[in-house]
Amino acid sequence: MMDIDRQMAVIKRGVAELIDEKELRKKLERGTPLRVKVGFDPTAPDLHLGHTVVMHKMRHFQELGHQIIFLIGDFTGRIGDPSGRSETRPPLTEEQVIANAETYKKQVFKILDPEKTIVEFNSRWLGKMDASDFIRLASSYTVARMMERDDFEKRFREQRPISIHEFIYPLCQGYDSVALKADVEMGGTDQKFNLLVGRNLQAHYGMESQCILTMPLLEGLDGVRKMSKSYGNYIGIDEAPSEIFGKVMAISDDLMWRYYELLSSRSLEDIAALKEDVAQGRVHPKAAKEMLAHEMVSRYHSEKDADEARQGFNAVFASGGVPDDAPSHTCAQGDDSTPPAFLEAAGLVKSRGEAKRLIKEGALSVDGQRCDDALSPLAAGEYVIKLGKKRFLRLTVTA
RNA sequence: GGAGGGGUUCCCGAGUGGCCAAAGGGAACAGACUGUAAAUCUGUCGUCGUAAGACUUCGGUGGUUCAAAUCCACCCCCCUCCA
Repeated sequence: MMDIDRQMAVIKRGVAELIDEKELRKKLERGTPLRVKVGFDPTAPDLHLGHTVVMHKMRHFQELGHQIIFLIGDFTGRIGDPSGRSETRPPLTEEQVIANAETYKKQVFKILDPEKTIVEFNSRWLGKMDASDFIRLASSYTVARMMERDDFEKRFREQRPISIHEFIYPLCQGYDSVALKADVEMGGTDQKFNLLVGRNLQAHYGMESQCILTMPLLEGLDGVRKMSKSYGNYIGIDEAPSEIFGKVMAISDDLMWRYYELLSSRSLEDIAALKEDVAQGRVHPKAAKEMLAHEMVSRYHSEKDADEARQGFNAVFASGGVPDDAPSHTCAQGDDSTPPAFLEAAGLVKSRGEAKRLIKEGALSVDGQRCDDALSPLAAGEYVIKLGKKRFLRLTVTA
């Protein structure tokens, strides 16, 4: 095992908060692998890169030789975590929980080493508890302490409902740490309260308290708001290679370093060196971003897909080529072969008016030639149509 | 159960009888600049139409009016306060 300072450096990479650093050192000094617990609420099987930040940190621990416990909150999932929510979340059915848990497992092993990961379900112990066990658990915490939590306090102040079962959620999550004898627990910054409950409960149950580690929420493509499906600024890990590649290439240079820090498997030294090279002009920023895009595609698809995505990207955008997956469309010469007509028919635009506007703006090119004429039909033949930067069409006009 | 506030084009939000296809912002899209960057600037952003213009849209259904997103009636949905 690496020396403590080296380990601490790896562990602290990109974290938002670590409680408590001295305690963690002490745990590391014992020289035995730490039990690192990360819980997943099996609600959203649709993962994007934002979700993978914590998974990366798990991997870091794994590489340092520690024991990762991938905990699927199948029991707590049926309660519904109120974290970060301004409203009570509807509980999941058992079938949904199981299905989502499977998806999670499949996705998470694209990052983690399955051999070094223990998968647990918290229904194993929570499901066995009876009413009196729960009362005992509930007695370990007070309402006042529960109300310290930001969203509870806010909702209470605004006189919005808080169900009793929502108080149970953090207790259960905390009890998981007791049951698993966790040394470290991680989560997003929005999980801080729940993680602290675990810390307190362990002490309450007479064991050494876990250290907690929160990871920042990854900024989305706009570089401002957190990555989220509802903001539409995300990169889904199930997206096509060319999509992932293209989206990574579209982020700003500043944001690229953030992504490197939080998502790349490269060492911090490598990244710092790369950043220096870019700053000194030795490496073009576009090249640095390509490496990142390549790494992301390789991880979620394959190296081969990544190579192809990079090739396709450069062929299309740097050399003015046409992507292989461009749609094709056939129409008859005449009214149907006027640009607004075939653009609409092929689905490149929503209406003819839109097509005309774009043509007026100079967005249309036919076989590489800009075309301002929205009225004349194209003669019979085959054409490569380009509309704006991203829309392509292989058009066949029949006589 | 009682009182009040609100539902507007993708989103937020202005608009209280004609000058409203509807301010402003955001998102998006296009052009310029580039590294398909980002930022910036310019433009577009209901449908049809080359255009003039026509048509459809402001929770729903009816009504008043020459004319309604705006007024009236009923209905649906959301929110706040009181009990």
